[in-house]
Amino acid sequence: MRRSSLAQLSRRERQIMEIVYRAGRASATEVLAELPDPPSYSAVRALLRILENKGHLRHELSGTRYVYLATVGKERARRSALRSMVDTFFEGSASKVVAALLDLSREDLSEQELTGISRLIAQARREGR
Amino acid sequence: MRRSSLAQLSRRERQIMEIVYRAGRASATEVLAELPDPPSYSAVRALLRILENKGHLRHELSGTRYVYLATVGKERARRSALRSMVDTFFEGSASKVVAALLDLSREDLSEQELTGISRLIAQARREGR
DNA sequence: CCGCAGGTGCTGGTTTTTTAGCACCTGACG
DNA sequence: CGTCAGGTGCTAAAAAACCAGCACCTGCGG
Repeated sequence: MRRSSLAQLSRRERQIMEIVYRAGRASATEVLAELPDPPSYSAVRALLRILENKGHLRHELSGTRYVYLATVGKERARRSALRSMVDTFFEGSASKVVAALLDLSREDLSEQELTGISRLIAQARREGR
Repeated sequence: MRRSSLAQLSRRERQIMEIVYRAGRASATEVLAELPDPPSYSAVRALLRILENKGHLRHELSGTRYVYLATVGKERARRSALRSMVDTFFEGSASKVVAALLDLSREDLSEQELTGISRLIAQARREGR
């Protein structure tokens, strides 16, 4: 198995992967812009190449420059990140996560979004029993 | 501000911090046991000392040995981890997180837990409007 | 008292990460 | 065509991370 979660990347590598996930796709320049304590442009390109070699990223040609994307689908990266997080910070409890989530973004949650969530729960319930 | 999320730790340092968060408190031996590709015992102790110097951990004396704890409360670490995760993987959408959460642990969710979640939502709703 | 078991701090060397710089390539444009 | 702007690969070397080993300390059992 491709034993390759974010877990074993170096600090910079991980930072870059997160940026790419967040952005969906990103050029070296864009990555550089997002990077904390940004190194040189060419350092960034080197890292991107390394990540590509390791199989975490791939690139496409956009005009003349490279644009990088994650090889592992967002879907999958999500699951894995979420699982690990629930585990380390929430004792594996889904409801604790939800509580924190609600607390975190109380103001930003639209009625609509809440409704959406409720629906999800209801559905899970039906399926569960 | 103590600009010191997990984000800028080295690979090992981060691994260790996660273990400590998960466990609540841990001795060097315990950390070693959990560490993937475990290094030597004394390497682990060195890392723990470094993390303590950097202010991420502190230790207490338990009998004769050190037991390490995170300096930043779990509560706070949670928020910060969650926020960053929602951001990078879920486009900031709480309901997407919930969806993934339900999907992730469909079988493990007790009726009770689901009820708990529903209640949280209902409450958020009341407060929101 | 002695020796062992299980701790701790520290130090120096190796390995990995991180970085900058150089050489080249390609397209646009005056 | 010449050249400039903005890309790219590669590499060597600085910096940081990582690690093992040594010296010491303390409690305990024989």
